[in-house]
Amino acid sequence: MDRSPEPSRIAQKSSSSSPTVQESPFFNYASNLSPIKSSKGAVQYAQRSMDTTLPIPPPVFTSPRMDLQRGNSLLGRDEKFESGFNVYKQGDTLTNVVRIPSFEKEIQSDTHSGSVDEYLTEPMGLEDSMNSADIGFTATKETITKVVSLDGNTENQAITLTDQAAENLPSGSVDWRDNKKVKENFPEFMSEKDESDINEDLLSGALNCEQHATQGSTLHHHGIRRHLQFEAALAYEETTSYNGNNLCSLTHDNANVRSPASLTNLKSLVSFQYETEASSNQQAVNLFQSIPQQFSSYPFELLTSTQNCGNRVMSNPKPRGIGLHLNSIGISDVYASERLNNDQPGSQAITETSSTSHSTDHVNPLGHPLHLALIEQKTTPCDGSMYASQDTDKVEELNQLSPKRRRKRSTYMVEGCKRCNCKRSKCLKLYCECFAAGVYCVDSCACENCYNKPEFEDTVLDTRQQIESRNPLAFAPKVVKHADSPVNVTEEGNWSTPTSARHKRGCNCKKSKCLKKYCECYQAKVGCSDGCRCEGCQNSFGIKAVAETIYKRAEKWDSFTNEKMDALKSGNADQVSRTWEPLVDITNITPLPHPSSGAWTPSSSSTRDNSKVSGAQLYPGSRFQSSAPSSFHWNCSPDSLIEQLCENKTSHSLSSNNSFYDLIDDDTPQMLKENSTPNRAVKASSPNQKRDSPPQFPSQGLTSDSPRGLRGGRRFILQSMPSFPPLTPYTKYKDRYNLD
DNA sequence: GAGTTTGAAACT
DNA sequence: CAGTTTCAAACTC
Repeated sequence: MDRSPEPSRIAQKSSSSSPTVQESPFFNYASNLSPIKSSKGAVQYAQRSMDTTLPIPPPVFTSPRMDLQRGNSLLGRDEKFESGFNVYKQGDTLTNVVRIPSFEKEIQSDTHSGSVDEYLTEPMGLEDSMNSADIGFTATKETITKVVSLDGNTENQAITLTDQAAENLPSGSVDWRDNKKVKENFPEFMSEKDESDINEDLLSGALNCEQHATQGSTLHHHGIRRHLQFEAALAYEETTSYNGNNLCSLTHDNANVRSPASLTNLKSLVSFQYETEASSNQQAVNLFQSIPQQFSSYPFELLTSTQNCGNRVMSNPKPRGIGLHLNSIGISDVYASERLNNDQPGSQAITETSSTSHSTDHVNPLGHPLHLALIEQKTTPCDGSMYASQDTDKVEELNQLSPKRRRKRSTYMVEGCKRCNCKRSKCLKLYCECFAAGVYCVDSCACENCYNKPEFEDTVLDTRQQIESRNPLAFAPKVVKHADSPVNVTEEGNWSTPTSARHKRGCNCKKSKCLKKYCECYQAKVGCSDGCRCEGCQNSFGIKAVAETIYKRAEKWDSFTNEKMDALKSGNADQVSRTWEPLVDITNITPLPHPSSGAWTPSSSSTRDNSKVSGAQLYPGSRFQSSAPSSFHWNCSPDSLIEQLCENKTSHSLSSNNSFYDLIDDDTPQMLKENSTPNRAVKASSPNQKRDSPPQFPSQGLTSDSPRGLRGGRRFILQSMPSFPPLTPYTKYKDRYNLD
């Protein structure tokens, strides 16, 4: 039985060539793709409007493409907004639109020439197509207003901003070609600086605008300013005459600006430039290189995708919280490796890839404001192949090669990219990798009865919409980069690891133990997390297995302690000791870090499910991994421990240090008073709940009166840390992440 | 390359 | 939301 909608029927529903605005309840990134034919015949899903409605949404830059027709054609302002798409097609002309954070603006970048300076002084530079030499700011205002009017939820707010901004606008239009006039009308923007400084202003302003975004009365002013800046920047990007040195220097000049969003913007600008100029302008590459260095504190990702095989391209602007696309993980690793292994991070890769790049797709700020994903779409002829970046094995292998050989292998990778093999889904379901990835199938696909082709554009779009209606994130990247996970924010600062990525929904593996590519987590080379429902997880990239180990050990330990307590109460301690002799080692190993709280929770029913613990916490290299009390390392025997707990709290012979009793005294006194079982005492210090804030390492005194056991758990953890038991799962990650 | 296994997607 | 079916990729032989 074929449950799929009949494509032809779907097509009829959307026969209109003018797509309507699609309101999506969530971020629509990959899902907002609509196929577009470029002037060069390339087919790809163009980016639709992103209906992000947050006050300061992550900046989304859409689809600066190499195949943009360079010309003077420009959609009329009104035409532009007849569509809900960010990338519009008008005949064969593509128009890029960039949505600017905070103002939900869409900026139409057109294909025209001229440097930034030219853009400023000749802002439109499009007289030919606009039939107006004096559009200037008035046109910009219109743009803002109109765009805002399409912005759904943010309409009111945005309109307010726009109106406020408009109040600050000089009446009448300004001829941007007239520097003097512009300076008069926009003294702050133009300042008194030389024209040569305009570029600098552009970027510095862009960097700072985010800081101003919340400054009340000045907000609208800077908003307009930023709008202009980005508009200029986009034009800048589209130009062919560009001063790479200048921009590069700007990057350095503004290196101290740490506004993430601004940074994203900046990188976006840079990448825009790179994407358009990379093959011919090494300066752009250099510029790229400079950014990770300058902003090394931010987890940039360079997502180099080779999907663009055979004229099919897809890229996903990623919403907040959404990071790596599954298809891009591998390349991201490449970049990460480059950064780690090369003093000139990314330079080689960028240089090389740029040498073969004819077109690139757009920059994707990874949902998190600190993130920026730069997706490079290779267009090395590949007969429509795609997903080369998905083959992370090859990517890693490639990364091991010398630059020269790597280039060669890169081509091989592209040539080896996959195709779908759908038989019954018509390539219109997520079963189809092509469809799921937002790309059209190609001739080399082995699919049958395929409708995922440009000629069925409407069908594809409608099907996508249907799927989105069921699951707004259906086309979202499957792998999420947790930029703010403890892995990346450790005070030690050295645990940042690409494995902080996690599968969006988590896997549900039953038999594969997450050790085969059946497992999406494993396939994406990310660890399993609390979102996974897998059973018997042994994912080598994640450590849910550790959670299970924790549970088993905790259960063991719990049984032991309970029995021991009973024995103590009944005076049969010796018997119990003999019974549990095989478990004696448990006092040394005992629980691996409890994933959820920094302390372990033995065997309570609530922990029965503790395999579903926070991935970040369980995560190799995560702070919890190291800070968790997996190293209780009690040097005393279970007997002495329990006896101490039960009989003499003041005896501090528990271990070489007094941490455990410090913990008990300070943090879980009530628990111990009420119930002397060590089991519960531990529980008290280990609320089984996710921690949503970085752990506070115990620099404070030992006399905290905080009722929260968690704090005590942490303290105890810290003091116990050096004595980590040689448990296999942990050791594995310890070695990997140099945990000590 | 055919058949099997697996788990996500789709459906009920 | 849980259970079932469908599907195509991954895997095995």
